[in-house]
Amino acid sequence: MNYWLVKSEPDVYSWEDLVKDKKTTWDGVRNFQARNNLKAMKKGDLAFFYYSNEGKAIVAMVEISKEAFPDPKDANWVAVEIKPKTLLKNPVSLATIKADKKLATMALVTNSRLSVQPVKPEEFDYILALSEK
DNA sequence: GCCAACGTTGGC
DNA sequence: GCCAACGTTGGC
Repeated sequence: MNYWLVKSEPDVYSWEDLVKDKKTTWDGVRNFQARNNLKAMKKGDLAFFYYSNEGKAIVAMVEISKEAFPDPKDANWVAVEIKPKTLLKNPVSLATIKADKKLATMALVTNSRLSVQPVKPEEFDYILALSEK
């Protein structure tokens, strides 16, 4: 089981949209590092759903429901399918993550532009605990 | 193969 | 809305 983090701008595609759609194709990733991460995803893996620009916080958890397949819009790239898992009790903001020494090594902090990134199991658990507060 | 120019992302 | 950081492209 691996853990991930995917970014979305809430005006473009929000958690509410995902809940409404039941599942969605996570495509449009045009970055090699992010593509490699998509390819490494396994069915059943969990990922945080992060709002960039507006919100700047981890708001929910999603599940990978289909492993990497060619991006329907461009076969040189790949997409996965995700479905909603749970909405966090409280969002965990970027400011909180940056301020926490345990999370300072997350790609979200060190490589803020990467749109699909791995999360360590201990980071995943720790953030979940933070969201319960 | 280097690097300048350009485009895009995302925090502020 | 601005701009810094990063990734990609293309000329040499």
